[in-house]
Amino acid sequence: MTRVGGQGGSPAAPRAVDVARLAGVSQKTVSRVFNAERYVSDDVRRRVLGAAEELGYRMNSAARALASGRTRSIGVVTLGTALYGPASLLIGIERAARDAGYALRVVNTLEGDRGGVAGAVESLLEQGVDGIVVSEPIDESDEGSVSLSVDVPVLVLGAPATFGGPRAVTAGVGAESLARAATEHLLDLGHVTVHHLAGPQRWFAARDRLGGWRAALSARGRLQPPVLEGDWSAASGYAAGRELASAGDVTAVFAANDDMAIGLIRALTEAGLRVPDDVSVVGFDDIPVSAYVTPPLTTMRQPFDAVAHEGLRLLVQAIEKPDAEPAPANDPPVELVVRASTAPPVARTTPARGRRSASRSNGSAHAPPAGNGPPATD
Amino acid sequence: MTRVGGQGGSPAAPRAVDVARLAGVSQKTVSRVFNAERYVSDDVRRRVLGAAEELGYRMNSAARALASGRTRSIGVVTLGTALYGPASLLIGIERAARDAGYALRVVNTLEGDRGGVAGAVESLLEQGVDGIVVSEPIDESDEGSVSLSVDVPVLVLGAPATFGGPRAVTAGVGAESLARAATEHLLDLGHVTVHHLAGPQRWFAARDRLGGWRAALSARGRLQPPVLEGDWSAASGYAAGRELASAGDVTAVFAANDDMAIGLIRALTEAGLRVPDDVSVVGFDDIPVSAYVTPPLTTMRQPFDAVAHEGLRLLVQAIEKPDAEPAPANDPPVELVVRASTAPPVARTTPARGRRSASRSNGSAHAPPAGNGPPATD
DNA sequence: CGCAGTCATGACAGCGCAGTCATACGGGAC
DNA sequence: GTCCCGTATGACTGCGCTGTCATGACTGCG
Repeated sequence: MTRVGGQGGSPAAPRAVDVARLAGVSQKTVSRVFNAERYVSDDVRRRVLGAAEELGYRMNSAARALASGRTRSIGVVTLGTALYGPASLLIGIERAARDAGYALRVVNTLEGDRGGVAGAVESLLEQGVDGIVVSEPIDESDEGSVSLSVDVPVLVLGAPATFGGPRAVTAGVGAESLARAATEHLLDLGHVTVHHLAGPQRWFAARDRLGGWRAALSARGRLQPPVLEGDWSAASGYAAGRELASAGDVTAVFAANDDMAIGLIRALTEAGLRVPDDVSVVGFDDIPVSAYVTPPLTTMRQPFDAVAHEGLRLLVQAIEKPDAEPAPANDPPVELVVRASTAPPVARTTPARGRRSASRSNGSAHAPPAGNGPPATD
Repeated sequence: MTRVGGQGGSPAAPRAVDVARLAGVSQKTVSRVFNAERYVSDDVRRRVLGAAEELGYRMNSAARALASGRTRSIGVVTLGTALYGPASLLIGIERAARDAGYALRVVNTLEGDRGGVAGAVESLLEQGVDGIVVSEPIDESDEGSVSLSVDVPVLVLGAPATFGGPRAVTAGVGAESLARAATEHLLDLGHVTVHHLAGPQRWFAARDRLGGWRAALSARGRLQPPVLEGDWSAASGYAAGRELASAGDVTAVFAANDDMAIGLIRALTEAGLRVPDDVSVVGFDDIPVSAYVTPPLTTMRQPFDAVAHEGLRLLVQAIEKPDAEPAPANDPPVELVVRASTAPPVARTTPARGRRSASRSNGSAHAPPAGNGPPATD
């Protein structure tokens, strides 16, 4: 384990002492410069930076972590899916973390991976992260809701803070109130009731949306049709759409995300039902294509980026000022984007041929000729 | 900096020596057990593991990294977008890395961030990763193509290996041949030529697709209509669609990704053109909703997961056996998914009213009428 | 029986930093 | 002039692990 000098392969990476020697200062002073500590004269700082540049010096973060007990990194537990929501959150988290001077370590938990979150958290702790973000966890436990208990600060996104242990923080708008607003939009249009195509109920986000839908209907004393459950995919939305189409009495559906809404609309369309003339559909998330599908989708936009930033602000505060009060989260703004997939219900006098609703904003909502061959399943 | 015993906050985390003491062995033996080294008796192993469990011992990976010179982690440079391709690759990379025993550190480069990749790589090197994955880099440099030069192994995904320096490896099917196959599918259907809606040309992936389209047309001596350039978004596809609709002589379009294809179809539909009767559209990626939009999209599926796994295999080999030959990549399979957005052209005798093409059934890879170009297994 | 080889374990040093403390210098306040 | 405090720097040490080497115990074989 001797440092090989110049010969053989690349020369050993320069260390702080090497920089110190070249700059004519002590190793400790180099450390001071690189940590932007106080009490370093401008002259010395310049010499050190110059020497570092000359040698191509890079700090060894493992050594720093060992000596300081902090890694300046944040671990993220996220689901191994390319779904728009989790992916957007991850991006927002990375950016916010970097802005705060933290590196990111990522562990995925695959759905169906029992004890996935706990295992992922364990592996992050082993890596010595200073804080942990649990993004959109799913509840795989049999014994009801689990709760992590770790010593580092935890931020939970898309689930109750208690999921992350007693001292965890959370951020984001309650999905429940958003779901409620989406449902109310349909009721306000005059629909007698609203069907719900729910997400997988092991997801907290899916439960919240279901709850919001229930709340909206209850509040107006409307009856709650049976709930369909999908898996967030357009394919599952399509399957649900076929069921709903055969049910026959459906005029409005609130889908728990846009992908399912798109599959749903496809199935309805194939069954000869027109959206929104016969059935109104509201999605959730406002994924980028939602404005361009046929018909353009009315949906609840989620402020993923704002949520990630707000959450990270809280997490970093918990890391750096453990004693300060956990400043209450500023709820980011949310927005129901009304496009062309929702309209007032049409009296079903004529079997399947309602009056066209007044043309709505941008989308000349052409109903495509029904009966295009069903798409490949999955 | 004394270790505080039990009182005040949580007790200090147990170290290997603590475990060793409890198990009645030396600290080095604990290290051996946790590294699964040879020459540890079963009895000792059990005692050590028991003691570790009892104390809740977790290895300190910073110390391990410092002592061993390896972090057992891989850094990923990826673009800060929720696009399906990059997101899917990231997931595949994480999974493959974990399977190989590596943790993942992620740095995003925002588009428009000059020198973004180089800066991101620098920050990863500082974190001491054992290898680096550069996923779908974009070329922000003014001076032509850049090339990293780092000491750790590099895997480049979605760009020429040379982008990652002289010894970098790469994996994945050449996007060029895929794009060529997509274009040929349209030509085989009988279209005289094919328009191209390209991705942003700073992306290598976008350039490759453009190149493949060019190659397909050149090979058959067809004229190359002017290229439209989008930014991968459905919105940009929509804008391009409006232009194409007004051009009037378009019968087939190859869009560089599915989102743009969806926006494109929307614009064409609004302009009164029918897809595929008047205009055929092929996308690229096969994002999950593509099968459920109207019409279901013919598209080139990309085997993201296979590419990530194959790439990581190569990277891990380069890390662990630097001398072994960089085994040539096994090109993963690719697949043109024919759905309902493509059809033979219809003679434009009557202004805008073609005969409906024979109904195409459910769409999984049907051999389309004319000599179907083989799905380019590169 | 003796010796080499394999297996099992421990002692010790050092990875490259940051923390702590000591030191030295300089400029007011008195 | 002296004291004190703010500034600037260095010496030394230790973070918790792994690498190397030394040391026994045990095996098998001539």
